[in-house]
Amino acid sequence: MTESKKAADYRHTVFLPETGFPMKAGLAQTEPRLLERWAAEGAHEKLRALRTGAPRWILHDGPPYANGDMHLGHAMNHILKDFVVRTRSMLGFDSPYIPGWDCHGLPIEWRVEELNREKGIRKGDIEPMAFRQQCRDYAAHWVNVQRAQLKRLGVWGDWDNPYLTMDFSSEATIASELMKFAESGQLYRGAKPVMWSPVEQTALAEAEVEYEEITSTQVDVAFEIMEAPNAPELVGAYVVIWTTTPWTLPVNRALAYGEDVDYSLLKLFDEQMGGLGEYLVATSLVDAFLKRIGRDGALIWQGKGSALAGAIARHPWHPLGGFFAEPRPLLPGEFVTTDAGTGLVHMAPDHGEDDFHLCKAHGIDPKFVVGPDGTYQADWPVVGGQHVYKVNDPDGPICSALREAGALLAATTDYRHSYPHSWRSKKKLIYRCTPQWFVAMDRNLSDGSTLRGRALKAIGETKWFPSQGENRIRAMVEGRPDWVLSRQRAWGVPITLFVKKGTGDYLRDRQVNERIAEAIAREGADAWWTRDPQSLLGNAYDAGDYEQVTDILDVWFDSGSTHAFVTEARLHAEQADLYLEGSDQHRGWFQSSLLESCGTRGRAPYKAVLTHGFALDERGRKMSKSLGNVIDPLKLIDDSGADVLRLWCASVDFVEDVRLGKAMLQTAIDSYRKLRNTLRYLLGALNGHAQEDSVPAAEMPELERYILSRLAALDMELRAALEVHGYNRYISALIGFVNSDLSAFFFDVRKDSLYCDGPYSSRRRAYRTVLAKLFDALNAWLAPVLVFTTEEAHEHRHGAGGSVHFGTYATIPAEWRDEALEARFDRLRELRALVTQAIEPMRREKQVGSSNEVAVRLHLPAEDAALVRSVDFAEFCIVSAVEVLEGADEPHVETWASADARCARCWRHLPDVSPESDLCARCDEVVLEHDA
RNA sequence: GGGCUAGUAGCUCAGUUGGUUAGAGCACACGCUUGAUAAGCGUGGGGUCGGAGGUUCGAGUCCUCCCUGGCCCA
Repeated sequence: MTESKKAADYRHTVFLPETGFPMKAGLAQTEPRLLERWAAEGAHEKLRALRTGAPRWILHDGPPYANGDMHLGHAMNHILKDFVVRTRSMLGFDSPYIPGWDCHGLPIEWRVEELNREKGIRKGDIEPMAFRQQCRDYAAHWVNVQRAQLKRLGVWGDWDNPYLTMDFSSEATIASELMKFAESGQLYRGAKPVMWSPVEQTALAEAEVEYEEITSTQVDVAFEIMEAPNAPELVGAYVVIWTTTPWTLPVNRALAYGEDVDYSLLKLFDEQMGGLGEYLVATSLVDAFLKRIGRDGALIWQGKGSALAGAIARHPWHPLGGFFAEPRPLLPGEFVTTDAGTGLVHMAPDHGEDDFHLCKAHGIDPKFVVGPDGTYQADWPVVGGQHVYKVNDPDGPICSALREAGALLAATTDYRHSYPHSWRSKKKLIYRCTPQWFVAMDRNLSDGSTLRGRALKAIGETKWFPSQGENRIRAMVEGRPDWVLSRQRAWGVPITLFVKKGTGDYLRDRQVNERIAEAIAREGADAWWTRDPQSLLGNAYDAGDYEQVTDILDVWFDSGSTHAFVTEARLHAEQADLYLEGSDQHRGWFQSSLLESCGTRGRAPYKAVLTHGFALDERGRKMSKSLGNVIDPLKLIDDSGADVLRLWCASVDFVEDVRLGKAMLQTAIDSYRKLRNTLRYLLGALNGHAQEDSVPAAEMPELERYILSRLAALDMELRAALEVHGYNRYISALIGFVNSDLSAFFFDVRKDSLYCDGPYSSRRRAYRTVLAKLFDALNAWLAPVLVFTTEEAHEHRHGAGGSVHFGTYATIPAEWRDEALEARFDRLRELRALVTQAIEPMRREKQVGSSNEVAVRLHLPAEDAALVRSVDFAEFCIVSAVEVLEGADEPHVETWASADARCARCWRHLPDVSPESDLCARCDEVVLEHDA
């Protein structure tokens, strides 16, 4: 009792850590406060000014789509970008960040149309320019929402001046970039089958299509084989095709077979018509076929589809001459199946995707016979001027004409299948080829290269993180078709081309193009529609001779051009140092940017590309509403703080897909607490420490020099991690250092010195000198991750006004690294571990509590003995006394409870404790000074 | 179905060119401290390295197949 009373008496002479930096973070309040402070002080602008003139390092932001709230993927992407920008800034670079948004495109259009419908406004009721304004307003709304949400993450950037693809200046640049492609002759007008609604007279996107059950006419039609180089016995026989869209037969151009499909040639008879001839169908479909036509047949030949290679057939209507007299080649199609039909397919490149691609590969182009309203062109034989939906009956014009030609084997109106319909009008859709603008991948450019060649070369010149990304994008670029630029939509940048009537050539005139760009820069892309075309064409051309293209540019062209209006126009840099997006962007933005830049500049817009994986739930499944496993980053931030979310981002290997769940979040929270408490300890321990109390490194005890050496080693490791964007390596090295080297070793060992040594003793001053270095180094290292917490700590250490984010990483002199010293201390720590292990049984048996009550005898080999004697090993092990006996083969530890008295102030059991004061000699002296 | 990719302790990650009983931090259990205290320290348990074959004197590391995820296509 008396002892504890005395202990209380000395408590006020002990130098305990003291700080106002709270243990409990309260990030929900602290973070918004700091955001306000930064805004009020213009902190980001100040940083930009401070770095002016430093070497540039540019991350170019890929624009998220301005639609909907921020989700976890957005948050992760922007936090990672912030790591990149902030670490570069801490390395001393001038690293600006200009956030941007993708504002044009279909999803916004749909949503605005939907909102209009809710208000009873139909599509035809609204002027196109008014509709575009609605889209613009809608995008602007979401830009503002997302901006506020992203800023809350602590991301610093030019939020007041983000780039938007719908800015007039952006729209002008996008159009200019397109016209560069035009000027260099890389554009061409081709065709492509699209889902088309004859009712609405418009193309529909995939998501606007819904499927419904309908009943169609199914027909079996015979095409006579005229040539068959690999199976001459088939000449004169008939290929049988089956289709549920008879209306496409008047535009038939070819027939397709499966190379590996087995076919049978059947001899059919008819009582009225006599020997009907020989018919070829897939072997596995013979029975179904015979049942449809209601006849029997005798097998007279069997073979693989490959026997049909090079064969030529003719259209049943060949006597009409012209188009119908042209040969109908048999082509091998991978898409041919034997699920239904005859295993032989009629090809109308105008009206099917497979048809289009197979025919295109064999030089057969579409004919454009069916107009936007779904009617055949007026002069087309048999069906001219009629609507495609009204010619399909078994007694309609097509079947009648086929029957007359002896080619119709069966026709019934009983085929039920699901068929695409417009989600709006609910009417049936057709595939229809429409003219589209393309960028040619393989056209010879003036320098002898092709766009594909340039892109592949640029891929090789780019650094990809991870390296597999290179294979991924290379494979895609190697295999991709020409780039379809046109969209038959309203909200976007127009394809600003004038096409010469008659020839179809587009105008290539730099002066006209400049006028167009100027008009758009002033009035927005609307100018393309609102301006008098003649004013754009100038005096050299007559507007009457030209047709103005009204297609909208693919939004990927917009985002593919951002390097032109951000990296180049705003940052005056030729290339960005880095693009950083999800790995899905190998097909998206990385590629569109690459193609755009290679087409106009002959190189990539980036030096390096870094990709991250997707955020999945705790079990590794994708987040979806239906699974109910979606994590809302905004809610997470409100509960735990943005710094915790940021720490999670820094802890995971984001190159792969990352998981987030309760356990992972708790891990991040725990790590956060440890880091925060470490900063808090440093702040408390440094209370009252002044610069002039510092001790030069050379005069410090070895323990301090050891820690400085570890610090230097860590510095090298962290910088190496940053080189390869290894942020998880970075943070785990930091956490490991804090836990193992500092908290469990250095801080613990020096606790006695900090609390009990005289305030100006050299040992304590040396310790605090190192603590000051540690604080500045750690706080700076952590700053890119824990942006709020480190700022808060910085306030407590250096006062308000500045910012940890203005600074750079602490300069760690290379000479602090002392590998020989580290080796000695690493061994000492191993021996220390033997001591702590040896104490444990005494604790279990309640012989001692604190290790300070223990005395230790070490039996050691000579080398270890010398090592232990070179330091105050008792202090190292936080025990009362250490005795060393030399000569053992293996280290061995004896322990017993110390017989020495306990110092009432420092609680160590020491031989020099005075019975009068209950103090050891050191404490006696300190207390005297303290009281004086 | 194709291309790319991942699966190491409860969680996050290390594991160099195949080579001793697979490591770290956290979490967990037990204990100490009560002068960093909703903090700090110590000790300890915990892994058939997704599964099955194979190559090898030897495989988490190489090969084949399979399972379970992810991204992009068809």
